[in-house]
Order: sequence, then structure tokens, then C-alpha cells
Amino acid sequence: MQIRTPLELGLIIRDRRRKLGLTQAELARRIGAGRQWLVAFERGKSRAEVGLVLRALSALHLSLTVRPDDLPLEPSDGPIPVDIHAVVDAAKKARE
Amino acid sequence: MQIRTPLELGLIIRDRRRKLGLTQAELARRIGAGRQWLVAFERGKSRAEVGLVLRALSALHLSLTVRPDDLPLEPSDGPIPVDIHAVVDAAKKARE
DNA sequence: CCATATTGTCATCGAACGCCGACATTTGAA
DNA sequence: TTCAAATGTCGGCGTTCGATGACAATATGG
Repeated sequence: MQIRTPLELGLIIRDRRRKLGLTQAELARRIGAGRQWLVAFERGKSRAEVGLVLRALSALHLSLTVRPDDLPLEPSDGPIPVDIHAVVDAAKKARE
Repeated sequence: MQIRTPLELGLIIRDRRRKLGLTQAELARRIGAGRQWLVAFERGKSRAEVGLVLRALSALHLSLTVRPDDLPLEPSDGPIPVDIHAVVDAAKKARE
């Protein structure tokens, strides 16, 4: 599942928690958070601290993966061509 | 890349930012955060707010994926067998 | 239906956030 | 080496966090 917003993260955790038959109170206890934190987080709290979020994912046996969304994922029969000068120029322009 | 801790997340973002030729100041500006926030986050700040983290990933064209770490990922030739009673009992026991 | 578990909301409070400006240190290119 | 850019650090400030306890509102199942 692709994650783009805190709400998506909260909903996924909620679903998983239920599938595992855990209550908010029980999951919160396991990750060392208050129950109200879970309530707010499952509802999309954007300012929740990332450390607790990772603990929640771990407690639910959910793994988190990060990868460049450019690259196709599997093929990669060799190095990906990158125009380094273009990148550098863009960076210089960006900083005005 | 598998993410388990806030530090791993910070290091990945740092690497990606550099590969794209962006400075901390420039990336921070793009995601609407202070430069000091990025400094702390790239160094593993566990209490960084998840909303800013997601914005950073997005700005760097990094996609985030969540999936159960049980399931092998590809095979799944049919439903995964789950002992529902065991799960329920575990939940009841857990709450003492 | 009724009783209970679960979830959602409110107020309080100390701690930490993230922002900013300024300065120190490190890095990188000429 | 020299010098400017990038990165790291500090203090102060207003805001918000997350924990807690208490209570209301929903599920859930007997």
C-alpha cells in the first residue's frame, strides 16, 4: 500500500489492528503511548511523532519500505542514466 | 529499503537529498519547514512530526510502502490461513 | 433489550516542538 | 590554502504535543 498522507497511515494501522484483534488500549500499551494518541493518530493526526508511528507499525508486524518513485522497481539492467549537470543547474537556480 | 527507526529514515532522506543536489535549506523551504528541523530530522530525531516527514519524502520523489511483513510478497495463491480463535483468545488474554 | 467493552471527547499540565536569528564548524571548489 | 557555501548548534519564543483521568457515545454480544 502506498502512503501519501498521515490519514492513510492511520487508516492502515486501524485496519491492521482490527485484523489482529487488538483494541486501541492494548496496542497503545504495547507501543508505550497513551490511548488518546492512537485515537488521534488513526484519525489522521499529522503532527504525531514519527517514532511512535514506527513503533506502532512494528507492533503490528507491518514493514515500511522507501524507494525512489522514478525507478520502475524491477528491471534495472544497469545504471540509471542521470544528467548530473542538469541536476546541479537546477539546484543553483532553485536557491536563486 | 526497509525502515525500522527514525534514524534510518533520516539517513535515507539525506542521501536522496544529496543525490538530487539539494541543500538542507532548499529542501526545508520546499516542504515548508525550518532548516533546523531538517538538520535534526536527518540526524534521527524520533519526535519529528510525521506530516513533515511525508512531505519531505514526497518532495524527494520517494514513495512509501506499507505491507504485512508476514506475507512473502508475491506468491499468495489463495487466502492466507488464520486461526481466528487463537487471535481472539490472545487479545482477551492480553488485556488481562 | 441490556450490560459491557470499546471508542471518542474534553480539560489539564509539564515537556518538547518547530520557528527564528545568530554564530561556530565543516565542506568543497578555486 | 583561502574563502564562501553548507551544515551544525545555541537560546528564546509561542504553540502544541502526549499522558492522564473522567465522562459520553458507540459498538458488540448474551
